[in-house]
Amino acid sequence: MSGNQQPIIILKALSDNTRLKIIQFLLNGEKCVCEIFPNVKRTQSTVSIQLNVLEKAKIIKSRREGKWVYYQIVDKKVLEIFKLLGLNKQMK
Amino acid sequence: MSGNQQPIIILKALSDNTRLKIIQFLLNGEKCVCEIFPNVKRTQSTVSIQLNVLEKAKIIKSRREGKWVYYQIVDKKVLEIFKLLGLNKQMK
DNA sequence: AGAACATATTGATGTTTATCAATATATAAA
DNA sequence: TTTATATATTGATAAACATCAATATGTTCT
Repeated sequence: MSGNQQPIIILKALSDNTRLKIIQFLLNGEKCVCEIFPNVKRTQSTVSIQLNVLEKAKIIKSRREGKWVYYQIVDKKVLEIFKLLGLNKQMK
Repeated sequence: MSGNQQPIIILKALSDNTRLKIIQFLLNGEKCVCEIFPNVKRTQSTVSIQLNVLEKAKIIKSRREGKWVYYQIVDKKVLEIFKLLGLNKQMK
């Protein structure tokens, strides 16, 4: 039938500043939502939604640990894209 | 002041199917608008607008020759991104 | 069970965007 | 100069999207 739709899903996921900031923060390693949303300066609900967009694109994955949910980058290709575009400067 | 805005402009330009198809067609080399718009199955005005988006992102550049305007890819990083995502299969 | 905290979901809102038809501009040919 | 062709721009429209506040769900601790 139709071709592979994953590339466009990944590229759409990378086309928003909030999501790029989330990924940049996750370059430091696994983080929970409560660490991410103050860092990217958005509300908790907004960040939760955008984390879901990134997860659907299989760029990140989540892991629950007690009350917390930790997210980490799993797509190596996205790391390469970040290097290519000079987005791989880690943000505290 | 603010950081480099070029990466997000490039990524936004890559987040639309019509523009991806245009780039894929341009993998074959320089093409004029009259060749591009039937290939991507959009109206001439739509393609003209999306070519402008790609040009503003400095992914492609244009060259007029008589009645025709030819576009070609100039951003090597975008070619790398296409390879990474498996989008570099050329479309006739 | 109830309180406290972390995360997800819902509903509303304003903005951006992709598209087309119609029109304008530009170039070349007759 | 008129006609034909190629491309760009404009105006309208519908759909997608980012955001927030409020609420729901899930987990831990007492």
